[in-house]
Amino acid sequence: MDWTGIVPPFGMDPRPYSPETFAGFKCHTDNMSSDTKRMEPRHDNISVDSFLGLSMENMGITSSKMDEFSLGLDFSFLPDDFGTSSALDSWSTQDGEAGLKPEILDGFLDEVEEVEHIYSSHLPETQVKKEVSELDGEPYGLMNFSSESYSPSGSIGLSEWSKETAVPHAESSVKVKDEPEDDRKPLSTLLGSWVGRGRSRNKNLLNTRCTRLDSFSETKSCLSYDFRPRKEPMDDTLLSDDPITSSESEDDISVTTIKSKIRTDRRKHHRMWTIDEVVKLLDGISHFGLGKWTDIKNLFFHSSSHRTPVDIRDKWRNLLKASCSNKHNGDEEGEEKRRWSAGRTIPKDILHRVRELASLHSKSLCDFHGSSRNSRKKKKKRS
DNA sequence: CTTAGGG
DNA sequence: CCCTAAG
Repeated sequence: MDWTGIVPPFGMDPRPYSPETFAGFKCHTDNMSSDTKRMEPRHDNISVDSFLGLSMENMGITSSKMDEFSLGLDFSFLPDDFGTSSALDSWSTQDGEAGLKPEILDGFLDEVEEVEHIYSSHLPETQVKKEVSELDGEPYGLMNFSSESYSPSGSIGLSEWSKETAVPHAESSVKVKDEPEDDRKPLSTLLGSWVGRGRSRNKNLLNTRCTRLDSFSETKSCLSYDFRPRKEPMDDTLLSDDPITSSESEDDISVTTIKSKIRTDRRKHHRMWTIDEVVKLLDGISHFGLGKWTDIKNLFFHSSSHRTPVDIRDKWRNLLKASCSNKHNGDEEGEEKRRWSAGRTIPKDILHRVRELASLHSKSLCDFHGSSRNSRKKKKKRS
């Protein structure tokens, strides 16, 4: 397949990219607040290839083959080779913050809101951070930044967590976690997750394009990503040189490979629900009523590009379960329970609110736990 | 597309 | 979180 001079490969935008365009990417989020129906992050519509085109065009590389394409990107982000590329160098100087460079890819790989967190973590001014926090009503600032709370034992408290995630971003070159070589998370994984979000159905193409980025993931701080061991074992064919992805054209990609790839990469990063998010959820329920999760999402989770209505609904379901189970056992549990409550446990007042809302909407799911006396259902219809 | 349920 | 069936 020869792309030379005919069509921009893979829908790559032929227009020249400017740093302003790149930086302006963040601004879309703010304008999006009026757009209630399209809450998906704007960059969901930006193809990875468009982004890749940035570095390639600046480097004057005409990609005729997929291999060169990938190599170009790989090369462009290696710190060692960085100086040799003058074009890219000038681009970064315009940006004014060399440390920002690796993080930019992060931003494209993750949600818009997280990009804002990244920016705020790098900019000296706390203004941006404040804006971001206010935008989402997020009291924890960087807390939501990390998509994964690394807690193998599942017992990391909120404060510890934010500390752990905030530090490494000061030094982007520091390798915080020395993972085994075989356990490193390839960038394709992230791209897969990223592309898998939203309504984009073209993830097949995107996925197969980006597997060559794996080596890049070694050089960057990987803490921002999914360093928690995945529940599903990674497919080995995805990690190393997959002939399908590297050399062969996309015409012959077997469906099974794609399917397994998607299946492996699809799962969203687990994001811990912050207390504030739970509060917003409860506010939304009390505002709209149960079942109006799209409304709740649009009104209370504007800036949270994740947290789909389904996610919110699921969270409510879990909250309900928690509130019920919490009601039954007394406060005898002692230290273990206290330690639990020190972490990400839902505060009691919130649980009370959950139960209030639950009873208000007659969602007494605790009934099957034994309390059958409250059998009558008063279905409350919001108007 | 939005919800509800189950996994 | 993900997937799917229903509306």
